Amino acid sequence: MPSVKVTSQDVARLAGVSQPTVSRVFTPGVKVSKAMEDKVRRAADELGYRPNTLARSLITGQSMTIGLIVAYFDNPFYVEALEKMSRALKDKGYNIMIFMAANHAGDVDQVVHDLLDHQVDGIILASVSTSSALTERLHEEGVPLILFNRGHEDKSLSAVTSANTAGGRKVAEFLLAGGHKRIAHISGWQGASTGRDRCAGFAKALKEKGAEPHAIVDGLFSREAAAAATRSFFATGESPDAIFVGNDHMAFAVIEVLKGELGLAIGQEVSVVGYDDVAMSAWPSFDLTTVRQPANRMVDAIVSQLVAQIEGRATEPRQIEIDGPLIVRGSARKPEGWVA
Amino acid sequence: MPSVKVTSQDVARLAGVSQPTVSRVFTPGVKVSKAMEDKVRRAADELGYRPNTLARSLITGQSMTIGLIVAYFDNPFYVEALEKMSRALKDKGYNIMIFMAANHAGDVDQVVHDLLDHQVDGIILASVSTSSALTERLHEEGVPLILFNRGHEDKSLSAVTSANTAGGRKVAEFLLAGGHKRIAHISGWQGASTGRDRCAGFAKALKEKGAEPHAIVDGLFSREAAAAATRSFFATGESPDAIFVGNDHMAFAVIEVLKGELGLAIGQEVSVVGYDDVAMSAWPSFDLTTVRQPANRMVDAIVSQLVAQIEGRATEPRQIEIDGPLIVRGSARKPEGWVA
DNA sequence: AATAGACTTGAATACGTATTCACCGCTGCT
DNA sequence: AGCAGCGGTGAATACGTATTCAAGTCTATT
Repeated sequence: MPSVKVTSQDVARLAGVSQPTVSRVFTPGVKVSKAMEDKVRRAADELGYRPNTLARSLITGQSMTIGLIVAYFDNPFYVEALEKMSRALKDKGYNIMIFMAANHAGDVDQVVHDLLDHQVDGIILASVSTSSALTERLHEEGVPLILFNRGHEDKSLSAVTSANTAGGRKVAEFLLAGGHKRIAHISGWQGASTGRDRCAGFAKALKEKGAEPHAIVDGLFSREAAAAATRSFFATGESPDAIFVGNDHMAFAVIEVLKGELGLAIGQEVSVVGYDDVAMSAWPSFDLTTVRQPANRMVDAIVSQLVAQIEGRATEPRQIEIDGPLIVRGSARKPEGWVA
Repeated sequence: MPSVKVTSQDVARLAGVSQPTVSRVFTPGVKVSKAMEDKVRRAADELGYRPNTLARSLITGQSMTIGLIVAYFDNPFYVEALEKMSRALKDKGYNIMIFMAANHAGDVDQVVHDLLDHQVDGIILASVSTSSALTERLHEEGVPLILFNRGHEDKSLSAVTSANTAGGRKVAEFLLAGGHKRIAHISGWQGASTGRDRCAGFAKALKEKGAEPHAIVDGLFSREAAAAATRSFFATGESPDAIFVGNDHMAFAVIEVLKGELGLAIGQEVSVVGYDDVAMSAWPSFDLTTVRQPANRMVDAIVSQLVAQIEGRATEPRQIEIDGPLIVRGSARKPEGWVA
């Protein structure tokens, strides 16, 4: 283990300048004469010097690191978002430290403390929520936290979501226009605003048109729960002619039960609509009609809001809702004369 | 921005002890008298003190951070692995800093340098490879790097893979035993050892049995390329009666083309075998026969090898191969009298 | 020609912690 | 009682960098 640590001191010695001069050369936005810069860079290259980020962070108070907390990656929407966030933040000079946390407040709070110990400049919570005791602490420390794809009753918290209520409404209107009479809903987890809002928008729109849901069951964002709910719908009494599922991930399980176990023709005998428009929704096996959550725009929004808060430009918290269109594919019967 | 940074100095002052004593209380494995410990902990709790990891790392030279570089998450196998790695490393006290890198040496090398600047204690390269100039530099710095799911001709590099050659062989033998006569292969990217080894094991086993591949096309680990290859197989001449696909992710696309576009009955008119056994392979829509890559054991192996190298216990690089069974499902015709 | 001023550079210091070393009091032995 | 030895604490220092401040050089202005 040779362990040849090259410091700015070493470079300074070789270049015949002082350590601060070396530091200045590697600090963007600081004036150094051309002659000095050349000497220093030459020496640095020769030694293979690169600034120690830890030492830099210690003194600047900026770690250029963002903590990302996520509960699970079963839902590919979060995978897609992670990938985009990573690239977007890197463009702005930030790196991501990632943590998996179980989705209960205790675990999340523990993880947030871990992140604070690492002096992260900001925190993104994806698919999890947190306690208000913690958000207060964060506010004191001046570390911004933003929720991704989750809302929060505490409006002092910034959050980026899609327009879930409007999305649920779109689905209801589309299915009603398609002439469906018994529309069931396998909702997203009711412990999450995302699940609640989609459900609420859907139910409200039905009511306004004088209809009411055939049935509503909490699918808990789980394939197994969604599959079980689907079976229960067809076990007794009148069966639904359409099912709105709280996200695509569950919708795939629903489709498999309908097609494989019950032998129903999707889009003809029964309609299915999802939410998210993950890449798989476009696969021929599923061909899922769904509400698009524009991951690109959501990520852009959360990154720019987070960076603005870090840099002190945005001091006010914001709740940002990104609207997404209904993507019509073959899994649900289209209304008469429907035009894309 | 109140920014109430509490330091060990503050705690020391309140507790009426020296700063080193505070440090000792928070450093595992250092002796402190019970009386001191109590005083310090009480003061620390009152102030809400938590040690600054950056400052600690600067002096110990241990950042307790692992850099993870990955090219893409299209293949869910890597998502699964990421999740498990995160949890496994956390159990050992390490955190993950994640980077996305394009899969060419230049980009990867750039990212590795970024990681070194952050003083990571170790680096995991998943689904990407690197230049030998870089590995030498890493060796000098004493930072271990391990490849995940990729081999490397340079045997001074540690790597964890599944037994790809043996896996390819298993598939060939299974398909031959099933009476298939025209076995085609859509390989994994031939620029990666994973793709090459599976292909080589497959081809070698065929040859030993006096058979030869119906056709071999590089699927580049891409759905589109795999779909195109499938179409080409059935466009002219004699069509294959079985296709071994280099990973599950591509196999799903192959199945969709065979079923949806060509109207073939999977498992009867044509057999498909994949590689990885990602969760989706068990979904009824695909029901894919495939070689399991045991993510759990692969992750356990890479984590323990990496930590051993970091702690200086394992100085020798190791190439670890984890064997995985063929998981027989419905996508390929089973040999006569096959027993699970 | 003299001086105000703009620019650069180096010396000193700070960031928050872990660790070395000297020192202290105490126990236990002869 | 005296001394070796041990466990525990504080003073000083180190980690590698960014930043403040004073001092220095050089240009431009009167």
